[in-house]
Amino acid sequence: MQKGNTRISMAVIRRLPKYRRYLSELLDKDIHRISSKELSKIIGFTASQIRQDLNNFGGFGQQGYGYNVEELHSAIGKILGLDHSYNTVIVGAGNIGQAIANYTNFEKAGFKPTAMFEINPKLIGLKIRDIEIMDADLLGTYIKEKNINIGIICTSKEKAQDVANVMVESGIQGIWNFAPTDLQVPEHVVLETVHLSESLYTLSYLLKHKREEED
Amino acid sequence: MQKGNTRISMAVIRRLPKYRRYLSELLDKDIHRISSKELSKIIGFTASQIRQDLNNFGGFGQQGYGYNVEELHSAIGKILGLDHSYNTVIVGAGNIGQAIANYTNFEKAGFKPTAMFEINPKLIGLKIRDIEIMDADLLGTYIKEKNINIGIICTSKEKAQDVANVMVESGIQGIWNFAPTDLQVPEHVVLETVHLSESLYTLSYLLKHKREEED
DNA sequence: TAGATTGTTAATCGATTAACAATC
DNA sequence: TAGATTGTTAATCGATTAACAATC
Repeated sequence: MQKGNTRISMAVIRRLPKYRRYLSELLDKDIHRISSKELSKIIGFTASQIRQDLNNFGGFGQQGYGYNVEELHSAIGKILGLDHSYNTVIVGAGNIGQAIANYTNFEKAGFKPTAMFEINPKLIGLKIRDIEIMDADLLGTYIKEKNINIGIICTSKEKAQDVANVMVESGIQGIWNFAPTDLQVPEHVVLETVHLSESLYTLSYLLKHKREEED
Repeated sequence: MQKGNTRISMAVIRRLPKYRRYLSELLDKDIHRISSKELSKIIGFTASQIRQDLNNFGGFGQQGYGYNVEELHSAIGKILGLDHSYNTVIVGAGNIGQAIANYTNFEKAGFKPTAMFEINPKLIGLKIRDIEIMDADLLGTYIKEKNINIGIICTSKEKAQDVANVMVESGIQGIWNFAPTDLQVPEHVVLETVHLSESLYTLSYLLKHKREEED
């Protein structure tokens, strides 16, 4: 799909899910054809940027016509790797861990939590939906045996690096980290961290500097 | 604090919380002085970028010496608006809403959830920690009466815009949105959206394209 | 065919990095 | 003072936008 051996910039990659989401909405509205100009109006990127972005991955459009919504939606899904499913584990059955486990949208998108892991004995053995909470000591073995692709870290920042190490040693391919810390992982392991407090502090900054910005 | 009337770029603003976090860690380790070069090693930005970033807000360093960690930490806290507290409400007492309500770190940083709002009658009247779950119909009145600064939206994407509208009409200053949709708010209201699925899909992309990237 | 719109190259803009004089 | 390191200007790099020939 990707053209030649050009490196795609992270800026482009992070826009792809947004394209896909808006294309989904168009499909819901039974709109099957869209030009970069029209898409620009609803998504807020320039038409030029949209065409540049998409052309990193191939020529999905047709001159004089625009883009076929279904086709583009499915192509972006494939590019993002949403055309097949992944096995995941959630480590930490606290607030965020439970929220992720309960959030069925991720499962619908192909990210299936197969088990949760905890150190708190009161939680071990319980289930969240059909997902069992297991003893954290079993994490490594489980990842190896069940062919887990993605590890989701929902522990405190103090425990997160240890958990990541176990995951890496057990052959995990990617880590989705919610602990408020920057983890160290080898180059072959993909890491994506959600820094909730950084997001909140950014909001706080903008709140404080709003008036100045309006000057 | 901010120099003249230069506009600070979002790229810089989004790095500020990370500076603050690493400076906190240094304080925990009783390190009271740091040069941009040393900070560069632990935080992963270039020393040049660190000096550029900080100089947007003033000259916090001293030639030949470096930066005083306490001073810089507190200065960045002030810049981010973390030197005073905010009243918040959480709308939606589902998975994410409950997780946010239970996550005491935000409260410690000055973002105090004063109430939650729900449409599900089974949840109305319950408490999460000391935070009462109230009828969503009372949201607007509550925001006005209690001087709420920040509204946290944890509803479905279908309800999110309506909730945002009520918040805006009631004089909210900022919205922290967890619903997977892009909200429309007037210019004077600050909006920060956490797109969890976009983060997950980015991870998925990187997973899929890992091997190619290693070529 | 004429009109529309892409794909792609070139121009611009902005952010990052390098360099170095100022100065502690 | 000499050494270290900032603050800041200049150079580079990368991303976005504009322009337009290609073509459906």
